[in-house]
Amino acid sequence: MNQIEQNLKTMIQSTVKNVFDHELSLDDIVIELPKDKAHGDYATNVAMRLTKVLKKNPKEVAFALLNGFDYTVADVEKAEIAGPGFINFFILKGSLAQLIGKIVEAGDDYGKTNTGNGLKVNVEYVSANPTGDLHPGHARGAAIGDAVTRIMKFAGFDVTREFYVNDAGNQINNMALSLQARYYQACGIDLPLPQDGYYGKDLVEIAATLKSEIGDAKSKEDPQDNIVFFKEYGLVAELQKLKDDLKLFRVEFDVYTSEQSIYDRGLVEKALQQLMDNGMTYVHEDAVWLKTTQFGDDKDRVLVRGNGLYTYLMPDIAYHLNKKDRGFKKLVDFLGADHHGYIMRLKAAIQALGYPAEDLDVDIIQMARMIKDGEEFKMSKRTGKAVALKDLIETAGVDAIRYFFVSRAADTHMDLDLDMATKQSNENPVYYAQYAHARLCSILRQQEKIVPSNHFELINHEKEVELLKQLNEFPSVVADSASTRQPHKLCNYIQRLAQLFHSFYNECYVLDMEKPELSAQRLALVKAVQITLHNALNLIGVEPVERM
RNA sequence: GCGCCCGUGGCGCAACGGAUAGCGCGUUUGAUUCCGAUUCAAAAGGCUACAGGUUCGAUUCCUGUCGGGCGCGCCA
Repeated sequence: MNQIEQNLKTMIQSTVKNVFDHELSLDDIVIELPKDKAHGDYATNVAMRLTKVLKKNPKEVAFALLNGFDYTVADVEKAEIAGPGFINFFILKGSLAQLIGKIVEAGDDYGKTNTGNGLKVNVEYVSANPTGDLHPGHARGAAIGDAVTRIMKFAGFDVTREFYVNDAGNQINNMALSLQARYYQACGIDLPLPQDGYYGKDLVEIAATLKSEIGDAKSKEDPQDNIVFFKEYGLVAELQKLKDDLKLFRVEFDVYTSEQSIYDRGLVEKALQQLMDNGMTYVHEDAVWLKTTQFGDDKDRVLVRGNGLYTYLMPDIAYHLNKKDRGFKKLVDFLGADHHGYIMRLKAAIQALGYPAEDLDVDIIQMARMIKDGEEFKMSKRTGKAVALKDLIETAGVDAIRYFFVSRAADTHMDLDLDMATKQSNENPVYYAQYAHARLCSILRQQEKIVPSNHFELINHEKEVELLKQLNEFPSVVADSASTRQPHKLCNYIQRLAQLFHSFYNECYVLDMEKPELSAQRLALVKAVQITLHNALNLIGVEPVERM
């Protein structure tokens, strides 16, 4: 919420009180930006929304309000009634331009808000199994998770970025057996991979590295005797590879939590005990069940199997309890769409532990369908038929891939044409935005003879006003993007801002030596645009390049 | 069979319940003696899958139908 909108709301609120003796909270007053310039700079639908309570028709309400407005509390030049009962506001020329000075002064901080109010939030994303390379689905999750956490921090949330390492369970044993087989194979011994093994090239490479480190001594041992070694070596290698790939993608985490450590620290028993104390469990056919149906699940879930082993759910519950115990008020999980069936039981578990359902939000990241040679490219990490994140980065570059994923809503199903990946880099909108930034920087580099102005009364060209309005929206876009966890909204903003700038650039000459005063003021505007675009690109993890 | 997600120009995607549904790519036509043409200006292209409902007003909310994706283990 910026100052202009704030003032408008306050003015409307007091007018409604004076004219109709009706109390409205500021949140009930909606200020929107009309698409059509003829509809003014700002508009409100408050008159239409009041028809119900006041039992008057919208135009009548709007007319009464219009006569009651006190423009001294807002920067309004005039207001009009239009359409079915909208009130359109035209802002005083010049009041908007004051923004330039504020942005230049704020610099890297422009756009920061306190929307989050310091709320301690834990955001978990990616959390890929350490059994193979990251695929495009993980890349989408990584790009979105990373952008969301950056934006939330900027909007005043106290964010911790977390990665859950699934280093316990069957899939790790399969990885170990697969690595072992690859190692023996590298040493010339034909040890087959297990049925459910991992056939990806990553394990072939890790095996080769291992052989170069220790030679072929291990291959002379009975495979049954050294499987633990391969498990431990494989885990370290796979996890390091995940971290390296993610770092290459500019994605880093504050905390990596190991599933095995949840067991080792006794947190599983602690969580199970808490569930039992809350009366949320029962024993049936030798297994321990959690009453998830009490919270809307379609059937209860097993926590401890008949054979005494825990299901995957149990340590995950313990993990979530541990996050709460670490003081996080809000937990957010970004999950791949193939795990959506898991949401209900996780939310049930949180409640069974004694926390309100709202303490855990699970956001779904839809799968990205790969298209190759005009057909869907089915991928499987197990068979090794997959496109690795690293390959994607090599063909298209980090900025293009990140922007591609972040610019679309997480819940939309989308296609990524692998054949177009390179070509896509030319067409990718990220270059449009980066070019705008490079252009801005280029102008600023040539400024030596002109000092940017600190007053802006000459900034009133149509293109300039449009730019100013867009700049003015930045903090609320950040805030909205943060609280809804939808970074694509910021991409839309970036695209629009770049577009307005390019348009302005073509129509308004900035460095005009014959008009030094105008140039100085426009230069300040350019600086403000550059700052805003720079901050926005940083928030989605795309590099604001200065030259290209 | 049940559950979750999606259905918007040729393609990929936007749109706090708001005014004439936008943007990119592609297609067509223009623009550069000047700050970076990876740019700008303009045109063509739509029954927002379909049918009802809610209301001042629906792409958005509710119900149903059709189509697509995914999930329905004492696997993880």
